[in-house]
Amino acid sequence: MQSFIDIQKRLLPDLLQVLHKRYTILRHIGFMQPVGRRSLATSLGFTERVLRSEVDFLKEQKLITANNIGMSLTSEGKNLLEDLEGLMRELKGMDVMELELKHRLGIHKAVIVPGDSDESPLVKNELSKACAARMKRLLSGKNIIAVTGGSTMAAVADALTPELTNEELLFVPARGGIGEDVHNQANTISSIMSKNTHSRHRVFYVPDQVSPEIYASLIKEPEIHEVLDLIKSASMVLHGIGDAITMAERRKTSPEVMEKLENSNAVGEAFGYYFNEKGDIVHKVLTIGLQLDDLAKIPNIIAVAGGTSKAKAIRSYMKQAPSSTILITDEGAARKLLKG
Amino acid sequence: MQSFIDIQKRLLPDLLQVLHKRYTILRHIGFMQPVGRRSLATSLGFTERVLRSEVDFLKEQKLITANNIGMSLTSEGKNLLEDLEGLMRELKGMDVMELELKHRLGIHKAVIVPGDSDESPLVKNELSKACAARMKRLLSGKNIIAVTGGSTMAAVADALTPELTNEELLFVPARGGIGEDVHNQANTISSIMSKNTHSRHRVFYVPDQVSPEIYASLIKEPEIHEVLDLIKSASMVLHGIGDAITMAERRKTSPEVMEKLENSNAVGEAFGYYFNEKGDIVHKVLTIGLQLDDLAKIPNIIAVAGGTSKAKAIRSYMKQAPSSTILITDEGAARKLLKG
DNA sequence: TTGTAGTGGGACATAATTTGTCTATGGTGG
DNA sequence: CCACCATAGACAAATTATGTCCCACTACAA
Repeated sequence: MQSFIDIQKRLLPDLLQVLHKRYTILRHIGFMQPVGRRSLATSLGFTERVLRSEVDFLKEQKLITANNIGMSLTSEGKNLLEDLEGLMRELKGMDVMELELKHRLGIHKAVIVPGDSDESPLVKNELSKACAARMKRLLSGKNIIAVTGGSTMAAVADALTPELTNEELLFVPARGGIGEDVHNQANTISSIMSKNTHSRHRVFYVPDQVSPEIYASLIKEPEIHEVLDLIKSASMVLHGIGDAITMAERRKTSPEVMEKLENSNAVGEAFGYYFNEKGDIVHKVLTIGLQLDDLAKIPNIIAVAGGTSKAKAIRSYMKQAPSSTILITDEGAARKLLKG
Repeated sequence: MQSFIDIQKRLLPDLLQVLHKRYTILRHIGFMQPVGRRSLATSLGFTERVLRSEVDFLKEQKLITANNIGMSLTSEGKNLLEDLEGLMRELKGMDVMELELKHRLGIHKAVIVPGDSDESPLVKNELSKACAARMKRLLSGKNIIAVTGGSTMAAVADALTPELTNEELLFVPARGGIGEDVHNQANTISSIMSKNTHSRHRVFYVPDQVSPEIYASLIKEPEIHEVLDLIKSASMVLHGIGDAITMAERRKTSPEVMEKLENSNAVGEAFGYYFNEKGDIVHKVLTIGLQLDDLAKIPNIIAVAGGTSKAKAIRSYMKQAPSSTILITDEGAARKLLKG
């Protein structure tokens, strides 16, 4: 079933939208019948004429009839509506949620995989696979891909395959190592990604939490400068989103900063930036590499984060995320996000 | 599953049309790749611009790529096409049509390929491929395969591959040359088949339309006799079905016979036999080789014929065809056959 | 080597369709 | 009877699809 839909979606990307639109109309007619076009239009938020085109179509299909007093379902339309009800419940699961999420978060696209990373670690693999699939669709020709750290990104690295190898890829860490376990560091991850796709990568190790003076001198190093240029000219950024407190704890964060984060109600973290519920930056780890402002110039941004527990973090980061962002998440996070 | 398709048919008939269009384009590209827009347009009967819009779309979806030398499927497009194959069969109810056809014609099996040979010459290739695939399934060990002439059989010959070569095959013309263009003669075709499968063949050239006296003397020739024995012991027969009048015209048929065929309402032709709508033999070309009665003893009989225009001919021949016959046809012919 | 026939992509005027908006007309219910 | 809400019709504006060129490029054959 799902496969059928997936197949069709490739050739008819707006299939579900149209289906949903017509379903909504049909359902509302069933609900309000007999009903006039105008009141139906306002009730659905369509303009009259758009609704009318659809209504004319439904009339042609003999799913509804229209007379002086309004439009009603035919018996055939009624049957179809009942069938649709079941179908929609299945579909609504993911696809409509994706659309809804996309609109609510104001981003380019949302991809939802079934399950909840909090409950089953297998779901993280699904997330990774979805991310890899999306990358494959977006990449063509030469690409510089900046990646961040985190366990989610580590999973993504494992999911990449040499299928992408016919494109010319270069992986770079998006920012200097922001103190995590070595397995989850950006350097490690970009290296694994390059290995799994049979492509190249650059390492970029600079101590995090540098003082402004050291920062200034480091940035003059030619090698570092070169990698920095690569990062800023990246065509794709891959990043995770973390829960602020969890991330801060995982890093060797000083008590003062910890307190600062708590006082400012930080909930989300990405790229070493911490955000409160409104999406304001409340703290940033000073390190070399991609800065939040640089994101705007990067055409493809993929954020990967799942699990009910991460919903708040995702929402906070997305408050100010670039509108070109593609979010890859799971059902658990999505439901929580849509509930709020 | 079926319910989903049914729902779509009622609620999204317009989209399904688009789906079909894109599927056709994808399929043709797969077949003709690398192919240019213009030749593809003429081959599909679309105007260039319409095709172009669709092609642009497919390119955006990364299902095809275009370079200087033409358009080709990406690996992703290839995968999708394979998946679509199954989807379209269900959508068009092709499997159901196959069963229905089998029952109506009273034969062992019907195989339907999408498209209409009358409209696109590429469909003939599909027919051929289907025939080759079916042969592959039926053959094992030593086999003598008797083949007839005709353009369809010529296409089948082209579709054969050395995959079959691990079986021991011997191709023989089913009947003495029944005066056609040399490219479409049974001798030529069996020779090409043997070449393409890396196996052996026997030639069997005897003048057609022989007089009874010559017939009697020819049949005593040891070489001819030997081939005749081979033919009668064939384990498989491959034959086409022709439109009676078209076939008669293509052969150097005398005016008297022409008149006879017209008066007796001949519509179908196979093996040099002409049939009316009821399936009665109304004329036969007197030539040496397989006779209609011999068919009953042959275990595998594959009839290949497609195109709306051939539906009547197919029906007429099938009225008396052996029940072990497997018909390989196309959507165009199948729909016409089922309509009547 | 040149010529030719094929390729994709750009451009653009025109046709077709969609869309927003308004009007005419006619039942319905109080 | 009258106000109200209904559909259908109409139509210009906006948008999109379409037909038809042209151009630069390349593979390939002569």
